[in-house]
Amino acid sequence: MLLFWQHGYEATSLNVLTTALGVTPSSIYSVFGDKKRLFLEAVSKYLSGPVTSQSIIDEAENGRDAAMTLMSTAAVAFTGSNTPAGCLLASSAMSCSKLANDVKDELATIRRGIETQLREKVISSVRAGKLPTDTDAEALASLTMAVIQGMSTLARDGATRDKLIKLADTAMSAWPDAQK
Amino acid sequence: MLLFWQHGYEATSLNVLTTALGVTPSSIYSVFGDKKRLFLEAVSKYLSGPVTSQSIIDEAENGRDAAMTLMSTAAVAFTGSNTPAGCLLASSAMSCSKLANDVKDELATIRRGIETQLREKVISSVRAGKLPTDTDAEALASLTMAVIQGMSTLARDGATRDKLIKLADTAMSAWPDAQK
DNA sequence: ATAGTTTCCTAGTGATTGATACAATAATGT
DNA sequence: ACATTATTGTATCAATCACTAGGAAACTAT
Repeated sequence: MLLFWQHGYEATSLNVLTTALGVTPSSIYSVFGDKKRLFLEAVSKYLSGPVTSQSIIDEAENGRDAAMTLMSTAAVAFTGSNTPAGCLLASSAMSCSKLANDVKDELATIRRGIETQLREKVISSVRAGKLPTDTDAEALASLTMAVIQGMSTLARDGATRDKLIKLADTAMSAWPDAQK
Repeated sequence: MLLFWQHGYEATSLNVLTTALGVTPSSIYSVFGDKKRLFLEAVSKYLSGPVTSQSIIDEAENGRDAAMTLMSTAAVAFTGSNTPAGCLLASSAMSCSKLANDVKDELATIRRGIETQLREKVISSVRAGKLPTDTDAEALASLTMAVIQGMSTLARDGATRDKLIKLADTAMSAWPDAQK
């Protein structure tokens, strides 16, 4: 997972993987079938921590808080000292050859799914009177996703955790105040 | 340039390039030396349009307007019907093997340079009294860059031009009003 | 027109890619 | 203890990678 995180899906060769894992190709292929499924397993591992975007959105008081927690969590996760900079989802298959197009699409689906969850959270918050009725759920959800994806690039370019946190705070000023 | 834009630096093989250009490898190597310099030439081409981030920032009335024009220009450029979705700078070398690390770093330097230009523009606007004195130039410049980079990902994931424009408009509400 | 230079294609370089066949080894069930 | 299953290592596959040597062709200069 760390190797894919750092170098991306296609640029992480089986030679690198086998030497890092201390196993031979046959072991990998007997267990995972092919490189593609190994990568998708790594993505699952990446997404299955104790705190997921799903859990953040579900447990947030409203859509605004969800966006805030998503961004500040990302700021920390993208600048960990024991992990590569940035986001695996955002960096490991941004561009690829035709052979890996389905892998790229799979990650895109995951990203769109998170955005949809956040947008729905905002919409339900508006319905519940926790956010103003003129709140643009679509625009705010996509802005939040764009900021998070962009934070990954900035982290890869060397941005510090503090810088990303301030960035996230500033992005929050695009949101209306929560009510109730 | 279009091939690198779509598939990225490493995933665009010489075979693809030669077929598309209708030339043989020797022609490319006699003119450009190696694949790396061909790519960097494509990046130069990409950055050398009539409208550049540099010109946008220079000609803007203040840092706020610069950010607004940068984002709306990006929204249009990332969703062109005759070009791949997203941004070449943001997608062509996000992750790569060790062999291409210098190429990745070169793009990172370009990105950081744009952010620096915008930040300096904001600072000078504050000094000139065109923006409030408590304007956080660093945070707003990095937010703008993050939004633009994120817009590239969203565009690659299928976001429409209209969606990106609304996203950019929403991001602008993080800025203070311009003065004078 | 002819010599000289540049440009380009043909053909192929060694290295590396993801993936496998086969046999040896380890784990498991009875 | 023994038979079966699962896992792994050795060695290698064809395909593709970026790249290049050498000659043919085209252009230029005198």
